[in-house]
Amino acid sequence: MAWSTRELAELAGTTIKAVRHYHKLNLLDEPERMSNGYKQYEVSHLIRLLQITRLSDLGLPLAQIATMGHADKDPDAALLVLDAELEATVNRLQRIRGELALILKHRAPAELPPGFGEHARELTETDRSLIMIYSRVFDDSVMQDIQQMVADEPRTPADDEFDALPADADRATRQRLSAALAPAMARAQGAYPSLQDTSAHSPKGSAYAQGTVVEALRSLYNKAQLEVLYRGHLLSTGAEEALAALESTLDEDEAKADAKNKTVAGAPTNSSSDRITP
Amino acid sequence: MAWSTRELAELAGTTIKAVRHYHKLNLLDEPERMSNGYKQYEVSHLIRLLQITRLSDLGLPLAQIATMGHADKDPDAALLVLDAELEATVNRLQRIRGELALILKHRAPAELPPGFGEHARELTETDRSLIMIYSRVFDDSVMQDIQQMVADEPRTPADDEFDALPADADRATRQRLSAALAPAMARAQGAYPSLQDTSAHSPKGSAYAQGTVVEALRSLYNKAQLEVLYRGHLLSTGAEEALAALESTLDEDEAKADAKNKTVAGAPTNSSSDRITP
DNA sequence: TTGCTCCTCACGTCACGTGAGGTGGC
DNA sequence: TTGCTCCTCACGTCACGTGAGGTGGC
Repeated sequence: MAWSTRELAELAGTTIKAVRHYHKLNLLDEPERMSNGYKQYEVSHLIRLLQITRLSDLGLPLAQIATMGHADKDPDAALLVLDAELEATVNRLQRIRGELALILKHRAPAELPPGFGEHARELTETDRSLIMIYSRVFDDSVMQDIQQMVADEPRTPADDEFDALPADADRATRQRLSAALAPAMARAQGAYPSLQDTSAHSPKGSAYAQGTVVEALRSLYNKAQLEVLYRGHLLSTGAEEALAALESTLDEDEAKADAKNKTVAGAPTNSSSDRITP
Repeated sequence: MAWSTRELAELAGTTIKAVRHYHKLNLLDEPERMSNGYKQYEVSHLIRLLQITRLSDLGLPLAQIATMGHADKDPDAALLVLDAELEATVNRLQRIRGELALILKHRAPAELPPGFGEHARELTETDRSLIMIYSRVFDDSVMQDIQQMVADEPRTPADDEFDALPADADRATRQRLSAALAPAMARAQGAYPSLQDTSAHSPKGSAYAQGTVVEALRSLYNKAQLEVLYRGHLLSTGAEEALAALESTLDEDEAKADAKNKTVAGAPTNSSSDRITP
């Protein structure tokens, strides 16, 4: 009584294809064949196959099993390495499960960095995009402050107006809105210390972080919004001279526009977004 | 300021090859190119890439990320499935780690089923092979009894003699050795109830299990050892008639051998190994 | 003839990694 | 000319799975 490939595979709790795969890798000797070419497995093949499947089930790569060979003298080294890898994997998966639990609990968008779950639904898509980018250029203390800020600061009607602000909003609207936003921006600067000096919290370099953030803001906000952010920043930091310079630049621009029907808005060099503000 | 492929990849914490891979799968749009063909990535690409890497880091397959698309409306279903998979994986890996801990603690051969660690080093290679095969045809209660037996029953000089018994051991030796082994075999039959009726503990069928075990024994032991096992079985169960039949068969064989110089040993139909005895 | 089991290639899966071979600006 | 960065194929990895196409005994 010898076994067919299927019988052997079922006895060992594996598949025909796996058995053939082990033959191809020379892990398992090929048995004698019957006259029609069918393989006839013996007990020795079963024992070897059980060794292979057991070690493979433990997570050893087949290449390792091959080098260990039948001589099972000192598996300790390989098994210690394996155990360390398993430990790392388990830790990673459990961290991920923790993040998933928060995401599912708060029905938050999955792409946000961990920890934003609780208030993520109040954020706009733009907010979330900015947060994703911040998380790549700022360190953890900044991200924690932003998280706190999102949790602490309620959305105001001014925030809604800012988000909906059209690119051609008139100057009076831009002035009014920035004045409405400035107090909250000033408060935030005081309340979240890491946001005051983000250059100290930019692991890949301050200029790199600033450049990236500026790119992001310019891409995510329109001209009017960028001006409002800039104005808000100047108002909240009491930079009256810069504010005056802005106004006179705009005066000039409007004069030119009257003549040529053309609009220009200078981009702020060190801008800040509205609620999310490093 | 647009980003090169390398810059984009580093900003997102991934590799150039991964970015190109996402292009090939249409997960990530290709950006404009410079005159020399170099790609120029914008903020929109960075945001999308961060979405992809984040979801991929959570363990979502890229195909899923593709179908979810940018519309991140209800990720719950996919994430719940993912979480369940992660839970199963973590459980499996932790079970494996538990087994590895036992194996490493007792410096036991890794291929044995879990639980044999403590006394595995006292087992011969043949014992281990048999245990591996038993674990495939008998249920857990049998394996636990075998485990107990290995732990409880100390090795005797008779066991050593049995293991070393040559195929042409003379009849007197076979008789003496089986008599020496029989008491322990009888005791084991009483002490480990599941071993008395293995047919009730053969999930894949009693005949299948018996056939497999007989094959294994015939392959792992020589003729003299098989006869000793058979004798021990008959002695320990008090089957005196069968014993007498065996002796007379052997008388005949020896008479023929005297005439033709030829030896035959009948294979026991319901044999038992020495210490490991279902 | 049909159904079933066995066989041997060859190619596919998954998320990229590894070269090979070529270009463009300093 | 050398070194560096970018580009596009094509093939490799890992442990098999999925057919495709053919055989042999009932």
